[in-house]
Amino acid sequence: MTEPVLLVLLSLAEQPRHGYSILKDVERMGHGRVTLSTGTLYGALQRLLKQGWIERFKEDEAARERRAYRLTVQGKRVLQAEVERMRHLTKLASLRAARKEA
Amino acid sequence: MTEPVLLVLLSLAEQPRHGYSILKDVERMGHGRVTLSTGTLYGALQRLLKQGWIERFKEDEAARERRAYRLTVQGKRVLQAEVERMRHLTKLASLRAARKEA
DNA sequence: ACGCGATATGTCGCGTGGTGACATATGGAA
DNA sequence: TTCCATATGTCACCACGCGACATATCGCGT
Repeated sequence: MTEPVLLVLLSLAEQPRHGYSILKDVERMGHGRVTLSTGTLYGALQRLLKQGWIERFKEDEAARERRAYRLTVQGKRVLQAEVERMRHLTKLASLRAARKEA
Repeated sequence: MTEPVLLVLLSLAEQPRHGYSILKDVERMGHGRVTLSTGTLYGALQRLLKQGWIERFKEDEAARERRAYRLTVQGKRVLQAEVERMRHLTKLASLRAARKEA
């Protein structure tokens, strides 16, 4: 699981979104310091769909075609597991890296 | 910063090691569930040397050539910063992913 | 009426870097 | 003396992030 993919899942964990909305949400999450390029985003979305971690979400037939996505049950499970993994790794890293230098 | 690279730095943060030792240490860190392939390891070591995050460490002229490495000051700084980044991201991810499913 | 920036979705080529297979050599133990 | 752990490395393949480019609409200000 790469970081861009994690950020996409995290964005969809809050609520269903369409592509551009994910882009903006990730920017907010990273306080403007993080940006997903569209190449990264739409590539990731395609892979996530194929893996069954996200699915198309029928938004109320709005104006121009907005393809909204949401997490599947499997996607939620995967995300939970990944976050758990991160917690372990971060804890380990904190211990290991804390070797008396500023 | 990719995960394999992080694991290498974490391994060297504890003490200077040579390649094979890093491999074994990472396996211990991941409780046997994580393995670094030699391709990943030696590729990463070359890059880390070029970046100046690690350096060769003169071990007491042991038997067969063992190339020991240790973190440079810069490497330690980078690792600290990365761990800090992980802490933020993990915190964010924990909040976002905690949406009422098991 | 016009233009421009935000909204919105997508493609493509480049380069980085992880992966597994393969290669090779030595030390020590059964 | 055979075999496994120790030890270091290379190579081809592939996945994926990234930036540039392409395109279309909406709404607002002038």
